[in-house]
Amino acid sequence: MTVRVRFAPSPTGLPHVGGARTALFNWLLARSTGGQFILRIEDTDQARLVPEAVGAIEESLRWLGLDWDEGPDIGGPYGPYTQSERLEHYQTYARQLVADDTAYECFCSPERLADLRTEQQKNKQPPRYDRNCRDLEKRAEQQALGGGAVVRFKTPDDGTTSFTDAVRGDVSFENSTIDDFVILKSDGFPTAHLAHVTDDHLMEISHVMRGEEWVSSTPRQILLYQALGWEPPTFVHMSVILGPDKAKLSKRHGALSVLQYRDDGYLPEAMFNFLGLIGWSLDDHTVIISRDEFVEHFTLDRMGKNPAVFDAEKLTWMNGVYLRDLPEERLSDLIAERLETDLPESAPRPVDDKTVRALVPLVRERIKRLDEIAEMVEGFFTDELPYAAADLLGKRLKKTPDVAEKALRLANERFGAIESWQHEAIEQAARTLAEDLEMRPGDLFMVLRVACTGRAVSPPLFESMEILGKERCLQRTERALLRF
RNA sequence: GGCCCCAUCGUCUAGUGGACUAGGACGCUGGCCUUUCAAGCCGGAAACACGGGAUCGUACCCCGUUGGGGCCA
Repeated sequence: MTVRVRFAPSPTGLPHVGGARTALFNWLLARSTGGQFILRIEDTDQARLVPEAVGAIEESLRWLGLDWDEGPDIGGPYGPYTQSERLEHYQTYARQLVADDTAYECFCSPERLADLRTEQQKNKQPPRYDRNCRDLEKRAEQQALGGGAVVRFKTPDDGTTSFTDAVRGDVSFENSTIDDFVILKSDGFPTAHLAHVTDDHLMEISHVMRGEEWVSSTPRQILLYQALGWEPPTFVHMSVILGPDKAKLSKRHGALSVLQYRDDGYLPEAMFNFLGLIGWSLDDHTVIISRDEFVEHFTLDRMGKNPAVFDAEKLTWMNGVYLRDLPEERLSDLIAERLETDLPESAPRPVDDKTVRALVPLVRERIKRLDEIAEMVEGFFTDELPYAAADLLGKRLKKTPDVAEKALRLANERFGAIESWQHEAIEQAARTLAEDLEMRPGDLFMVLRVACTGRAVSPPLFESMEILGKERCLQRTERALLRF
């Protein structure tokens, strides 16, 4: 049997990392078995639709490199892949269930249902539908009051419904705890239960791999499969991702949309690696795994079942690993692109490509996220260096500004005499000067660093000065002298 | 509240009865390197939730408790 899996998000907002992980594992299962990965949009909850969401979902998946074999944009043999375009299917099967007497129409008004619920709460009973409309007379009574019909499933009174989850093993529920749930709403739209089940069956989905939050609706779906005479797929419920407060990840946990991570300067390969290790492991030590290795080694039996906290710090570390590992060419491109938008206005555009390329080897060990880069290298692209005069002295020269001033003046003179502006020569001159002045080299270097780069934290000083060029360095040291 | 799931360092995890004085990684921390910041290298602290069984023996099996999470409202 060939594996067919689907990622079936509701377009209700920006896709966040939890959904991305669900998509990722579905994709992995498909790719590791030579199966198909399908994208299906579950837009039956019309009230919560967000128009841009479908585009954002597709963009997120593409960014992560999760390509789909069938989907709303590319079609496929089992289309359409958007539930709102499949309403007749759901209606057909709902009608069939009613005809089979495994479902029935219900005319109870929202008011009656609300009263029922408060009554049950008052009596500390579990809130559930009282099956009023299973009774023909009572149903007619309600119908007479006017109001649209929903279709409810006729849940068996006793027995248990169970399934074998690929990661959790056997799970079972007493039917008596399941109420007569709605399968078709009065507007003709299906509920998630019906839509899920009919689509998964019609699309020949072999594995339903989704978040743990679906476990409790699984028995209802299985009941539906049975009533419809269909073979249920294999269910795979993976643990949910939690926020640092251990509650299920949601908007209030901050920047969690996948596209936000992209914009913050994370690499898709790092995100992929990180997400793929939440709830799955290769062995007892592997942490950095390429996409290909994931595909090669992925198996369902190595999925864990405990909920996992999303550790943003670890992701950031991992991003640094991938950033450092990038081919120089690609890193340069990424950095150039980034600087184009992030550098202050005083930096001329387009950003000078030669400078960018020269800088890359100096900064690649120093960044964990692409969005850190602009601040770090600002001084290479603009002459507006907003440092405070006190920064020039660093910690150690605070009480002896005259020493710093003298050193800077002499440095300026000696640098002016350097013929070939290479970092070795500059360093040589600087070290000799420090010796002559009986200064600690580090103290001198800090004065020079701030004067030339405008920051107390910078890439290696002499390489930086080489890239800046002799003219600019002399100008900057002169300007710094004016600040004493 | 009812139902379901889960339980190893702060976090992600390895571990499927003896190889465990419990391994790796992030983070934290001490040191080395060093012109700043990083990166790198070496070291350290840090966990089997608790209580009962079953077993010659259990982090690993069973039961209970506790805790956390999910779903339903």
